[in-house]
Amino acid sequence: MARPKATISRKETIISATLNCIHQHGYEGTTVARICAATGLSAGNIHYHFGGKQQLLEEAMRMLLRDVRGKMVDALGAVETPEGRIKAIIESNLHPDLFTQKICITWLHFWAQAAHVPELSRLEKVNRRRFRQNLLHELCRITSRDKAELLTSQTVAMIDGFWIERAQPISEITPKGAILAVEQFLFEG
Amino acid sequence: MARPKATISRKETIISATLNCIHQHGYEGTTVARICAATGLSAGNIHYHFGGKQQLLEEAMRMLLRDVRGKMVDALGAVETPEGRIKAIIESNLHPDLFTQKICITWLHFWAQAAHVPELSRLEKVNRRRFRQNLLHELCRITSRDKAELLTSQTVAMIDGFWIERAQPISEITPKGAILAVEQFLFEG
DNA sequence: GAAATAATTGCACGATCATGCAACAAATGT
DNA sequence: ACATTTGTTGCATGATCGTGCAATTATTTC
Repeated sequence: MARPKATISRKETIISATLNCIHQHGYEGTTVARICAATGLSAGNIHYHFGGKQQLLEEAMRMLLRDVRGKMVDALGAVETPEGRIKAIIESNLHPDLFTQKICITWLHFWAQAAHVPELSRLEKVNRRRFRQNLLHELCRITSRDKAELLTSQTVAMIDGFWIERAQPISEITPKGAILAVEQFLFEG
Repeated sequence: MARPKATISRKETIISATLNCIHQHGYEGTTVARICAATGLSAGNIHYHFGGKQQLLEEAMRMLLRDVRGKMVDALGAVETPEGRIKAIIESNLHPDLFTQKICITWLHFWAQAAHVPELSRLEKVNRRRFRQNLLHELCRITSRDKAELLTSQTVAMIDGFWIERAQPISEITPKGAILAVEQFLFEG
């Protein structure tokens, strides 16, 4: 065997370029040629590492999901009270590092493609379910089950909606504004 | 001059096939060849009517926007009270005829592409603004300006979020459930 | 240092894409 | 009836796409 180490770094480079490309040109505009231009690598090389374009795109989406999950796990680690944990969940999902126009656009393409690509749909479903469960679990500690279910649906939808608005070229929404809106709904509504 | 009548019908046929194609294969999968297969027309004919693929896609999106707006205008026509008008706005946007997986998927692609195509972005902006203004105007009649602004942002986001969820292949959300969730938020929160 | 293997390149291939164009068909105006 | 305009086709074209593969380079193991 030879050269086992650099592989991971190379894959990450390619995935990073792929996410940039989706942001700049959209899912349909993300071509192997563009990724080559961005990374300086050859087209054949990408197939060597990922086996094909579809698999590369799937891995890129997995990376995106992993980043979001990581943010939420980090935010939850330090907090104990139900209200604190709920706020941590919301604020991690609307965190300035994550609630970027770039990421929101990429996410939007992910959503749109999930309707057609089964593997992406699977990823979306798992992610949505985990987020929902986390929120529901905490809400159940401060209110009834039925009320918690309703609040969860409303909150998830509201956050998704803010992601859409954030993705638009001239968006007036800010991370702070979105967090305020969601938390006002949950705690002062 | 000759043959001025059939043109409109032809264009509508092509646009309808285009929307179907976006639903089935996504924005990127919508090719002139596929539209030809669906309509039985030739490729050159489509360019004759629309001048190009991009313009066809834009007109298809305009058609989609027109349908949504039409639904809302119809719903608002008969109602007078602020609360009734607010409910009409919400229910028209989540109406079973409109809140279809098919339409939600198409809409999702529209949102995603709007981030890259200026003309689509313009259309989205106009549509969003009109919807927002309508809702804000009615809410101002039953509460303070500041409160109405906040409620509008939250409501718009929530509805957008339900559209995303509805677009997913295995979605548990229903028109009735979404309407209940939004109206509960607005009138019983 | 030599053998083995991983990483990378460059190119060629077939498919598919949007588009342009010349020719033809159909319908209307006069 | 005939000229004019519109609708429609079929094909050619050049570009671009993802992918496969043989050859080359780099790196590790022994």
